[in-house]
Amino acid sequence: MSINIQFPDGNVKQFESGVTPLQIAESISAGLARNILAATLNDEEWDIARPITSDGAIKFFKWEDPEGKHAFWHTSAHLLAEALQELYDGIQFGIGPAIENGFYYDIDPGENQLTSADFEKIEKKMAELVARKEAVVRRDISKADALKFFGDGGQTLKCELISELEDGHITTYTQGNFTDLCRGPHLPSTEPIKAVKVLSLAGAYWRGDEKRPQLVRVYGISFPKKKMLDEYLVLLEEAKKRDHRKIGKEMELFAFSQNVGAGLPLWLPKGAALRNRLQDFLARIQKKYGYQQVVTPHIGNKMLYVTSGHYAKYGKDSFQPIHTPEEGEEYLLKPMNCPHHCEIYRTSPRSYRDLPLRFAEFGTVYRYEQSGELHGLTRVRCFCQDDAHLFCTPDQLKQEFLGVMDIISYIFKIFGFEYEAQISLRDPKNPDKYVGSDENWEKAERAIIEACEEKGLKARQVTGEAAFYGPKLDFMVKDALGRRWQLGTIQVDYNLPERFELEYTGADNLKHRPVMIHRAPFGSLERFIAVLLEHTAGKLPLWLVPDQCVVLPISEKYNDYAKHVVEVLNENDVRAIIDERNEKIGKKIRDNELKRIPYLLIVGEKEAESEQVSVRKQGEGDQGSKKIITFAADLNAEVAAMTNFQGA
RNA sequence: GCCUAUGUAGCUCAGGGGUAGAGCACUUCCUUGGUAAGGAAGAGGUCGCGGGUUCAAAUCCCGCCAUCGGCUCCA
Repeated sequence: MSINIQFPDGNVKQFESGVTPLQIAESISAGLARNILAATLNDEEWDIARPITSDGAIKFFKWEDPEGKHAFWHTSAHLLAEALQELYDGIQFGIGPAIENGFYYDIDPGENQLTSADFEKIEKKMAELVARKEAVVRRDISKADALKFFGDGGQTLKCELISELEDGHITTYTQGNFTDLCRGPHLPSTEPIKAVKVLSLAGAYWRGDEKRPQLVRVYGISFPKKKMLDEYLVLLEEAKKRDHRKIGKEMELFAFSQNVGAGLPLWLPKGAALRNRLQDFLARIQKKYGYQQVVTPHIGNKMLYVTSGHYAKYGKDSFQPIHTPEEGEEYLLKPMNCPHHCEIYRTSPRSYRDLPLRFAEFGTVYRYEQSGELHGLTRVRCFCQDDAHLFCTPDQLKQEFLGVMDIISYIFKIFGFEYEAQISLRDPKNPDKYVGSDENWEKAERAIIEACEEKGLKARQVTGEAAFYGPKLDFMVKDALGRRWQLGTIQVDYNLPERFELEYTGADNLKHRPVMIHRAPFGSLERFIAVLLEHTAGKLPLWLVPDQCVVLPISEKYNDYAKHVVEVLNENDVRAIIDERNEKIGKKIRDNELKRIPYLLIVGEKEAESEQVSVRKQGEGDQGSKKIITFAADLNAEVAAMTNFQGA
């Protein structure tokens, strides 16, 4: 019997029933067969060694494709488990998937103590198993047989997984003495796994549930070539050098102090100035979009948050209320600005003619994040939101939402960030987590989805990620190590206006409820600066960088002239410093290049005679000499060109 | 909050039951130089904090704090 296989280009070829993707690849070219790692049949994941017995459309995936890497790393995870099984007695296996960079396996080590000192041993064992060239064999198995097999092996975690699976759809994969419950797909053997590195150990709750026991998660990565592993490890090292915590210290931007408290950043002079420049930049854009700046206190009466619903949701896990000495009132450090802004809305009666109203505030908020979650500037307990709340009529909602999207995309473009948009929806299975009527939720979710469609913005929809009061459109950016952080966010909210009983008078002279949009393009200045530092490796754009240039006198004889240069530059709005150490010019150049200062201005006898500076651009070398004021004018023109907002 | 690891000079790190080490940075002196490291001298530390064991603790033990990598959480 023969079957018809359709290729991605539309061509159809006939093969014997039972042919495998690998054999089909061989029929095309030896090169393809050598490189193929995974396949899909009618978009269903399909091992390349799994026979095909019906017509279908086939796709091949190589290492270059995410699907290919995925199969490679998934098989590597099984290899890791096989090695652990050989090395240690009484291990229970949880799950072991491929991830974005590599794979992990969750295990209950039983009596065994795993430490990083064991990594080498595990890697060796994995290499040894690869050398056995074991085939990875897929088997269909009945639920009863699976329960018996894994039960006899003492694998109670696996039995728990099996008990939730549907009989008739259960498969196992076996290589050597190791058999795993698994859906696949896998490589036909572990042989292509030529280079393996066990990277780290971590605790991880079984099934992601903090009430269940904690397993040991072993992370690793593998490659088809040793050289690729070496390159990856170099890349990892490079990425660590871009860590904002390291750069922030080097550039004297921010610091932490145990005496102040965990997660409470101290902004040093250069960092504070950087923040202010970012704020000014955004405030200028927002002004053009009709925003008005407001300022509100850092604390608010507890009742404000009872009204908003935040207290019921987060009260126990927050910084606890501040008690007044006499009246017995309770105040909370504000964890968000929305209730304050709602009260600003309520300060006067509003007409539909007043809307939309856009209140913006660089608002400092305080959240008691779990101690284990704190991370540099990306997760802190005190941060500054570039917040705004837009109050509008239901008709204006889409227009306002699109306007916010314009601001965010403009900002991300200016900084050259690549972002992933994510529509965060509620989880309909978990209604207790949310407040507000179904009708309002649906309206809000629809508004976001439509806005994305209108803008042609590709956004991933994720259920269960919404805020408790409304859905969000989040903009995620990766840090140096590939961790995703939410920066910009836009949230449609029908609930708070109801809770605060916000109203406006319509053209019909009746009272109506406004719709509210929460939005923060940076998300928080802290997190944004962290990601910015990692993206630029600390080489900030000229308009933001703390010191735009440094004047380097050739010798101490020209220190006075160098001071004069700094004065002229400062008078012309250029941020200039001086390096008047008694060092040779080569040394000064080296040190200041390493400090990531964009321009080095070298001055000696020649320059002093002619009111000039010799310009050296960071990373690019000598640019020739020019008059001080010419340099200042050129630099300012460069800055203006970078930040000249023309509207999105 | 949970699981692992770590905490020694401003920074990067070595050491380790018997009076604390290096490189860089810093200060002073010599040198006064033209586009990525000139030389010499000096200063700088309650070895995260608190208990315990010991003749003796930075070192061993316990607790706490902070930090790394994850998990959970993230208004």
